[in-house]
Amino acid sequence: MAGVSTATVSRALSKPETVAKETRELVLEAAAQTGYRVNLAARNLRSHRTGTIVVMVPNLGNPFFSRILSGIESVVVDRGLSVLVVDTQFAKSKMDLVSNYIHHSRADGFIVLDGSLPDEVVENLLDSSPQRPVIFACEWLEDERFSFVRVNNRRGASLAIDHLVGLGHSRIGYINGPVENILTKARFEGALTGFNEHDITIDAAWQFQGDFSLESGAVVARQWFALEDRPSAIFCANDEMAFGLISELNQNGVKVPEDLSVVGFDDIDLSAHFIPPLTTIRQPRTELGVSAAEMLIKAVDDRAPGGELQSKVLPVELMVRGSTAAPADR
Amino acid sequence: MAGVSTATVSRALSKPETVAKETRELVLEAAAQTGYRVNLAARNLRSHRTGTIVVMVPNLGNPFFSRILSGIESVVVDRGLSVLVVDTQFAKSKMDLVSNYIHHSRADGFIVLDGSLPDEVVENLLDSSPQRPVIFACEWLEDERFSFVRVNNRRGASLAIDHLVGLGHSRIGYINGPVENILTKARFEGALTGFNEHDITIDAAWQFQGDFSLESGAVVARQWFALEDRPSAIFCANDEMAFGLISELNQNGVKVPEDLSVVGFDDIDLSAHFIPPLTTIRQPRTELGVSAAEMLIKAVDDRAPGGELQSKVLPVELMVRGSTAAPADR
DNA sequence: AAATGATATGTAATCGATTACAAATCTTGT
DNA sequence: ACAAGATTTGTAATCGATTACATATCATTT
Repeated sequence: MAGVSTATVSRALSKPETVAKETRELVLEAAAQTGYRVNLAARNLRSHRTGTIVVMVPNLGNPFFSRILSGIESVVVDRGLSVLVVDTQFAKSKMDLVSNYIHHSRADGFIVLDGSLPDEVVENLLDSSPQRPVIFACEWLEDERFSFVRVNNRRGASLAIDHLVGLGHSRIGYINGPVENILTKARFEGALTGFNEHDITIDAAWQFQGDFSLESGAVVARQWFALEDRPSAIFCANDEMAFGLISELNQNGVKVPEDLSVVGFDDIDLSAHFIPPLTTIRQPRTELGVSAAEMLIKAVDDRAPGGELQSKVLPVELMVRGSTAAPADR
Repeated sequence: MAGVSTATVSRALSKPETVAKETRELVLEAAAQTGYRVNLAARNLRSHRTGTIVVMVPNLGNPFFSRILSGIESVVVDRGLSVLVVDTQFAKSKMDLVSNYIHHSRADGFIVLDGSLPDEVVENLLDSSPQRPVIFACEWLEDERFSFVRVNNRRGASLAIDHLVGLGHSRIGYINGPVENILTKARFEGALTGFNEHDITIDAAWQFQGDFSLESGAVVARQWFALEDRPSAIFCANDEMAFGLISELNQNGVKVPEDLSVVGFDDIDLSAHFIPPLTTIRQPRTELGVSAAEMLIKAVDDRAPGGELQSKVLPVELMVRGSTAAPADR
């Protein structure tokens, strides 16, 4: 219709600068007239690219990830790429993840928000051919072979402890996240550092085991209640557990921060609007997503055979709100 | 390697039943040996299917949608399909992007969670060729040309009013969602029905305008505060606004439910753990996602040329918790 | 005006599977 | 033992773009 060859049409559409202005306009005009759309399957087949990145999320139901996803999406959309979201929890088996997403030429790269992938899957991420860049975001692996972006979890936790000690607390408890989770470990280490710096020892009875869920926070509330000797403050490895804790305590007449100070971690949207507003460590979630996406796109563009590893650690910030106060006199 | 033709290999892999058992085993064996993986781009190109469904979400950052997504994903993964998530918020400025998803042979079908798509996009959904099935979930269009799954929003709202009236309230306020939003309209109508049934008229000063966000709930709290004549109960068109409202009131010494009863809508995870636990209308979010996915898969399989429209309205449930009580004597 | 290089376009191979159709083989009934 | 039908396999066309390479056109320099 434009009176040119298919090759010229292809170039006019995907590499406009290689075609004379006049011809280009003819082609674009004809394309608009006919409502032509490229067939992506054909393009992908021939060009060995997919225009898609895969994001592996441990649990889509958790609002914590939604902001990160939206950060990723905001960057990726600008580049004309699209995002395939996989909830690793639903992948029938881990094998499913491997074959379906990693090997099946589905993605130009991966962003992984799940630091607990089985070794088998991790190996496949590295072995897939052709190798696709992988960025771990938020959670990460101890493995040195991956790029990552995360916040300074240790520092966040020690900031929290500093804050509590600054208020006069010396009897401080801690709610852990799920065992084996890398965030759990880093935050606990940070808390320990904080304790050490202030010459505080933490009573084993004051280390509670949670799993990042609201419910587990509520369970800890009951455990705290049952203690004879209670800490005057508790640092929670994430905000949701703090909510569960505070809410359950409240049901039983225990007031935060009068009777117990509570610090969280993450600063999710609701934290500022909880009752009381939650003192917490702010993790810039949107930026985590944005950075991860930018790193990935850079890696995809460079496509150096080996590929340089990138890493980025974003700062955390202590948000002092209403859930912490000086300890009551005893 | 298996000593058969490519056609047989293809059949052994994608339609195993059409191949003799022995041959099939030979092929599978060889495939396993060589680590063969189908190239999806090639398959899609030839078979005119993509194995992908696109979900259009108004705002990925909103935790309300995460459960729905996870419901969708759980179904879709079982069918060996994958989910492409598009945040329409980012694409809206560039509607062509959204149209790209629609036309670019990217998906076998669509689930749309956004009832406020511009007409242009809606037309594209219908006109795309080949036509792909579309299911609206949660939000919907007044347009009769689409399948949908949603809850009984009207009934939910009137249940909420019934509950408040049952407690003895007759001075009831209402916080609307964003104007033009279909949920806003349906819930408001339901509330009006409730009012009518109990011969209550709602004061215009008690109709507040929100936008489903925490912040807008907080704004309403200040407006409520400024009123001379205040309602004794407020029904919020969603839970987040209720949180914002209660939290801001609390900062100013107003207690819920003693000074004001509050009912929300949605029953998101946090509602049961808020302070006080929020009385709300439960919307089965995971099921909404599951139903939407099932309806879509059915439509994709049938692929009747016209395609019968499907619709489903799920029930809501009143969850009575701590944010409502009988009005204080005045 | 011819030579050189830069720019623009066309021809045809190619990506890797699926599938219509034909051909070969096997079953079954008579 | 043979025809008819069912089952299995193979041949080769095909999906719709991209791109290596060849060729044509144009601008610039000497």
